[in-house]
Amino acid sequence: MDHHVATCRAELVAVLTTLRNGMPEVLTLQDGRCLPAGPLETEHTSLQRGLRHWVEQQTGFRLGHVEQLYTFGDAALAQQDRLVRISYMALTRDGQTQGGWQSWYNYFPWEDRRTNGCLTVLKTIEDRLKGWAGDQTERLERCNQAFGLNGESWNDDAVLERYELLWEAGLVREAGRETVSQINGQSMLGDHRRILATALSRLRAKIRYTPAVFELVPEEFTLLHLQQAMEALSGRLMHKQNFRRLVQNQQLVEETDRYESGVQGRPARLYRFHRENSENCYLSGAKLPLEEIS
Amino acid sequence: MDHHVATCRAELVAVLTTLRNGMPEVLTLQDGRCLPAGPLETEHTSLQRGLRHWVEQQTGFRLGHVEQLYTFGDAALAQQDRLVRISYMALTRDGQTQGGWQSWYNYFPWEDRRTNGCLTVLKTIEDRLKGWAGDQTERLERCNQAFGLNGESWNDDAVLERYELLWEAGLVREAGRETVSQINGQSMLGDHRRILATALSRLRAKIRYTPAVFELVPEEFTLLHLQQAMEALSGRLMHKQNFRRLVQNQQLVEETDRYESGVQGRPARLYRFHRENSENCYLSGAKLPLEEIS
DNA sequence: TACTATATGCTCAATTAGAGCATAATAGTT
DNA sequence: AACTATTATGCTCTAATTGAGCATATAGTA
Repeated sequence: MDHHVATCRAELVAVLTTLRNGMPEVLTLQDGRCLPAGPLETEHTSLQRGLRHWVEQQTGFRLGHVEQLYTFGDAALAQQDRLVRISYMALTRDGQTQGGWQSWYNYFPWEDRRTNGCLTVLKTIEDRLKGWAGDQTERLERCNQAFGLNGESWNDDAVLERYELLWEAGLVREAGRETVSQINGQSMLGDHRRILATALSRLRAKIRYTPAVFELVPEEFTLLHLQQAMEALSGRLMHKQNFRRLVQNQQLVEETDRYESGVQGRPARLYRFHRENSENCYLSGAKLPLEEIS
Repeated sequence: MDHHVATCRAELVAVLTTLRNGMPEVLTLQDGRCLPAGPLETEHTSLQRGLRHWVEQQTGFRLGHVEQLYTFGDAALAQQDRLVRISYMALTRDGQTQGGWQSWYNYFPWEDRRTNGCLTVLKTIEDRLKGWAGDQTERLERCNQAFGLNGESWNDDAVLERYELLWEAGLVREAGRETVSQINGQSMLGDHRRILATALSRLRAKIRYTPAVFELVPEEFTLLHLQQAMEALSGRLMHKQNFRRLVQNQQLVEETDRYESGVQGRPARLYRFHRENSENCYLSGAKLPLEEIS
């Protein structure tokens, strides 16, 4: 038999995240139904430049530093004209731009464990998943691992695993066949929601051992701001005193001589990121199991 | 101006790693000068299947589970016929197959901190880097971070950063312009050595929080075997008693009733991987700074 | 002034990590 | 058989780190 080198087109997809009002938000198009994306063109001198071009053209936004996420090779497409979809992640603190910013947790309502609402969603999911798994131990085991059931612990980073499990169990649907349920969350076109889940997984993992949060908070911030940023991204509440101890011991921040104003209570000191000491940054721990309240 | 969707070819590259005689080895072609790779063809129904096809064709090896590493879009190539290089990583315990297995540390002699030889290489590198950096604080800072100089700590995972820094400083060369120096290590064609560095970084990070090591050791192993596997991959020596405490406390392994035979000293008990308890696997710590001896 | 709300300092117990000593079990040697 | 070399395994001790919560400080507001 003879072999032919396949030609393909490359599509570039961007997941740009910002924080606003204590919610992580993603830049979208078409009323939240898809991510900024476009094909690699002959004019583009690199993948990243192609990505920047499309994001700027479609949303007016200029990307800063980007990180590659994953490359999907769509097997379902025609042999002759393949599509390779290369996805990237970026962060910005300037989400003020007009445009389709959507909360992450519209797409993944089960991921925001700061709220009690999430817990009721998770209860429903648990029931449905158990129905799906039946007595197949392999499925049960996967459900337990992904959703921290049956004594297993919840793993923040496993956003993609949870999404894919829900998909496999038929509990989430994408564009065209939405079931308007409390579980489903907002759907997207194609596999864009899966790409979004990949980004969320990566970012949650990343903020634990790199100072990436600081790209999302203002130049000057209070320790509570920083904590709330971490909580928004990880979807979990943290213990206030321990969080500040962690941050201060690692000397990740330096004091300014200014204080927050115009808020209730004792005014909080403003800090700034101390770039020099950020080699080993661990903001992981300091969790408070407030989730168990409800 | 008019825009044209670019067509491109996709090349698939594999980094297959095994452990043999206490050394991590990678499957190569052409006497170690490149990695198994080939273009995506119309016959391939997915990227992974294309990868498997080429590896099997070129080396006779059938890949198991693979993990995507990174997609390089070569900007230097002609506009009309672009190349997208998608790289993957895989592990196997069956490195016995004939073929071009090469030690990782032939390519990165500065990464194997188990040996004293490495330390002399690092000394040389340190000197040369300082020469390159001069009094540019930005360069100095990067050298310190990457190589754990000047009070900073050595980060196992930063293999790619170190390689790229050495490249930038002109201390490593690729095919065609080898300088046969003790520092350089073995060179490869194109950017294959960079892909290898990416794989090393990823694997070193991965073994710390997943049970990936168990894919590289035999079904039954002693705790020392397991420790030596970790040491080979991370390039660092560990404290024996603390390592076994860590492994046993996390119940990552289960005893068998068999013992190792045919070796000196008290025979060691054989263990096997305990898959059920492997959700939170942390084999990080338990380091012994034997490196400081020399 | 008293009250409320938030920031910040500090303590205490439990757990984990780093280092090293002591004993156990084997093969080979005298 | 006693001794030695060598590796495995058990155990201790101290220093850090983590989890949780109490106490005090400093603002605005009734």
